[in-house]
Amino acid sequence: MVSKQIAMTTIELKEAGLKATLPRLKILEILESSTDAQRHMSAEEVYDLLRGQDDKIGLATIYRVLTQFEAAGLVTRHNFEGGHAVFELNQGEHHDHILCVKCGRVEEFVDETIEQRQQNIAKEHGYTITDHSLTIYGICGECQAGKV
Amino acid sequence: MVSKQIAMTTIELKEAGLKATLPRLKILEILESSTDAQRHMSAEEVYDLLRGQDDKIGLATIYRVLTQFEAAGLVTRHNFEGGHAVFELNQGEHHDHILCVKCGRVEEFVDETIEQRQQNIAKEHGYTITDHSLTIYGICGECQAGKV
DNA sequence: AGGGTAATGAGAATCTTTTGCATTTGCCTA
DNA sequence: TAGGCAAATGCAAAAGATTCTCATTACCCT
Ligand SMILES: [Mn+2]
Ligand SMILES: [Mn+2]
Ligand SMILES: [Zn+2]
Ligand SMILES: [Zn+2]
Repeated sequence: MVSKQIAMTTIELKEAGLKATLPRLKILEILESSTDAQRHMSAEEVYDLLRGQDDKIGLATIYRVLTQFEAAGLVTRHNFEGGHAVFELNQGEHHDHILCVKCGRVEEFVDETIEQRQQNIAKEHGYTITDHSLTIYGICGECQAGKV
Repeated sequence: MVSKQIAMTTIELKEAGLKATLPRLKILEILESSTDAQRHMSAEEVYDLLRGQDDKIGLATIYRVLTQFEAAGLVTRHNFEGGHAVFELNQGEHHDHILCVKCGRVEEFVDETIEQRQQNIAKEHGYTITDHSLTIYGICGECQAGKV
């Protein structure tokens, strides 16, 4: 089933207009196999996950590929607080984030009311929206409980 | 009236629990005298504005002071796209931003509906909100007109 | 005015991301 | 299926933003 996985990702890359190279396939697999808890990964984290494998991929390539994936619409880049960007595979619908400033947990949500209001606000100001970013920072229930 | 200005900012600093040093006074003045078009400034921009004056202030100090101002609640730091943080003096109420990806223009808005929804979302997820950041990116009316 | 302490300046260091260039690889064609 | 070429990669150097170190200076209090 690994070969099938690779076959599938190969097709995804071709469809995105990208040559199906080994580094790109591996990075895409990492993103696709990530669990909910780590859907949002920095370039360095992707690099570390791939480092163990036989042929490791250079960090520069990780950055290059992730940027290409973003341009191709395969992934989204987020500039949360903390200096480094994080990436996530685009699957399902657009969503925004709420994250815990204590433990770093990231949760996703969709709110039609907010989406709608944003459209109105842009229109009121004469803007054509190209993108938007909404992140709520707070302390999650678990971190509130464990009073460390 | 310059002396009065300085006197006022001195009080502000004292109230914020910060020693009234010359660098801090000058940086605060820069922020207070900024026009709408440049309310949101990077550390480097503040540095450049102060560079001209007789006794210029080191960039490291600008960063230190802006961070202290942030901690004291005097300014807010924004991580818009583009690699570097921008700061703005806290005056009036909380607001969010809509900015033009072509010309860099930044406009502010307040939307009670969105603020309210954010509170609800945080509650639904069991979070205590500490902060939030909403930025709409788009193309302003002027940039849409001038088809460059 | 004098002294103790916190703040500053300058440059080095750090951290993240990008770039240059020689080498390798995927892909298309004969 | 082999050959060749443009695109992609790895590595190291560079760049850009921010922080840190440490010697020197400036506030503030008495
Ligand atoms: Mn997400
Ligand atoms: Mn603002
Ligand atoms: Zn938490
Ligand atoms: Zn514009």
